Amino acid sequence: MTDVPRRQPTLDEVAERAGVSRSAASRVLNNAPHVSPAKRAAVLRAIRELDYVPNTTARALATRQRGAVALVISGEAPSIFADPFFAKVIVGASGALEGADLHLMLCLAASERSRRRLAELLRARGVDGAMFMAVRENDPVLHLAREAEVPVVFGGRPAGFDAPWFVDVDNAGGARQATEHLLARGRRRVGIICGLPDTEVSRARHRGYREAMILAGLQPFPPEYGDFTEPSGAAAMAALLKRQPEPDGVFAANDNMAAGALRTLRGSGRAVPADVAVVGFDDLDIARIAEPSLTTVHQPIEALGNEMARMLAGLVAGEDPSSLILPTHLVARAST
Amino acid sequence: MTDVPRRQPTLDEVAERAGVSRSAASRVLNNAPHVSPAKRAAVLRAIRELDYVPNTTARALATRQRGAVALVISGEAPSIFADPFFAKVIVGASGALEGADLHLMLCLAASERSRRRLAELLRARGVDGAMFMAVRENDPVLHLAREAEVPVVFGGRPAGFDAPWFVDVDNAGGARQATEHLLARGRRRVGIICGLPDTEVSRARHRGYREAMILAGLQPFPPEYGDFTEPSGAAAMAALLKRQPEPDGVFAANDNMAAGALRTLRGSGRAVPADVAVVGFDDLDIARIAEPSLTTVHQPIEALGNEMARMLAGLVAGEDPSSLILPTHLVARAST
DNA sequence: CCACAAAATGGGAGCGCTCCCAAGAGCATT
DNA sequence: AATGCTCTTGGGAGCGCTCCCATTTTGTGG
Repeated sequence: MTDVPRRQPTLDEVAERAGVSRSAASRVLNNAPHVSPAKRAAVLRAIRELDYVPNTTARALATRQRGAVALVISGEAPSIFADPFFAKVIVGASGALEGADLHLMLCLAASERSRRRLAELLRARGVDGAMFMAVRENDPVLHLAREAEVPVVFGGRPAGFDAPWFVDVDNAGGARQATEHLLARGRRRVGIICGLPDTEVSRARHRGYREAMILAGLQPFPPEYGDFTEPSGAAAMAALLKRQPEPDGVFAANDNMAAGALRTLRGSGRAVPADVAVVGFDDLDIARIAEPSLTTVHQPIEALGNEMARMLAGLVAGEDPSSLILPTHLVARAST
Repeated sequence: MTDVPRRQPTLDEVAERAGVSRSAASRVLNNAPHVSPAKRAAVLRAIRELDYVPNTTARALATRQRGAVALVISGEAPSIFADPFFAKVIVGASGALEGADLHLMLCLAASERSRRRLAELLRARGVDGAMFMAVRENDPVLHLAREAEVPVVFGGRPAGFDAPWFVDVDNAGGARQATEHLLARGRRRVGIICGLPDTEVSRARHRGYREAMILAGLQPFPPEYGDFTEPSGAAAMAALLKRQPEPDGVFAANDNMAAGALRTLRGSGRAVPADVAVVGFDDLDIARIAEPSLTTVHQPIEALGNEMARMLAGLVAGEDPSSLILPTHLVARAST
């Protein structure tokens, strides 16, 4: 791909060839005013002839703007990133960043070393801003967010931290809908499979569940905890089945765990939804593919990424956006 | 996060405070030789006291090294990125890049606009190198790879393009193993679900299948094509069931499609593996979770990402690595 | 035809760092 | 004490661009 290391032409060379000053050439490049049409044309032609591409780094140094933002995914195991949830967030964010002419730097902040590098990036203005996701209570990356020299937007509010800018979804509301749906289907003994207890997502969904149960005059089940993965959901469901009374409905804090629950139920000979109805959360592909297909709370994941990116782009541009909470809604399928 | 826009201290300020020249301070920063221990200590102290962080952009301009590489995911629909395959590649690559002190820029080259921005990044040396994935025959990003001013490593060889550096897996070998496994289980009418026909992955896996069939003296089935997604696998399986003779074994070019095939088979009342045995490719989580669990060809996806990144880091450092083909192996589970 | 405003122009000083190089310091050798 | 080395040291010239500002050119109305 690299051939003779012929240096890339510089703006000075363009200017010289076009017979104008570097300043004028620069103006054309940024299409600023105060350039006569003739010179503009000459510069444009020189650019074409020399196949000139402006050097981003030099521009970044001069303008103090990097033209890139970071997306930080926390979590000690990098495998958390395997959740398609993040892929969707990235797709959404990419769209918005493209519009703002910002590039995306992806930072998996799993190891201590990666966190050190991230700190450097954030403190040395290696990026113009950052989005943080999957941040847990007392997460080591919180410190980086605080020390950052650039604006930071959170995806989901981190537990125990008052994020100045965030985009979140209505987790509690969604969980409440899910539980109410189960109750409306005549279920009375509705159990819950929570996610990691030190995440606000999991807490909010638990809260929504409890509200719905209490409002219906029912006793909330003590939660089983998983880690948002399918196997952990399967295990949690197994634990739930040992309960007295046995649940006739289960709300799982995400689809992966709900799919795991489905697997355990199938393995134990229970029929879904006849014996136990199941609701998930996320509305990922797996919900549609699962057997039976999964009733779940839809959350607009791509939109979440998109809004985060837009908010950050606004912040970078000096605007003062306000935080956002996106709606969720129930999608009824075969599992209830 | 941003407070008073107090300017970050510069190296000059550090030097002044330490009572040394900027050059000396720079040497300490890059721990180069030719600095007396006393001065070194003084500089280090000044750095600490001023809470100094070197400006990456300035350094990049001076050294002509960006300290970042791009990972380009091609594909007109950004949804292709939802495949957990890419998440694993990224995890693998991140690990290696961390070691090389390189950041990761993620570029979803779906739209024309994103491609233009990518071209700029690659031509203006906005990154030190790039990894390309999911490149198809006559893919518009191929042009960008050719015009890039920086080294490019391919993940998987693009069809119809002789990539100078690539990391691939033994797709044909894996497909052959898969097919031979089916034959060893007594299947004789083995069908195939291919992926997108303009990808080398799909072609190589098809090739492996054909080799195995012909070697066994059997007539290869004409392939059904999918696009690597679950629903397309389900549809392809439905088409396959209309064939005469009906297959008693199916090799799907990836796990997603194999899972779709499983769904169709279940829906049509066929037992797996009794009536039809199924083998996938990838060994993603879905293979373990599927019912029945999926026999599949394991490919080292994280290693693929890791090796790509290492190769690219080597190239960036001026080394001359050679391309790599990673092995695959069969994992037998319940679907055969 | 001149005064004055507005637009166009290019010089130059950065942005913050690296790195070459000439000059100085320190030390051992003769 | 003079010579020759090696190790330190800091000055200065970039890296390629932006942007301020002083200067020149152009255009308008009296």
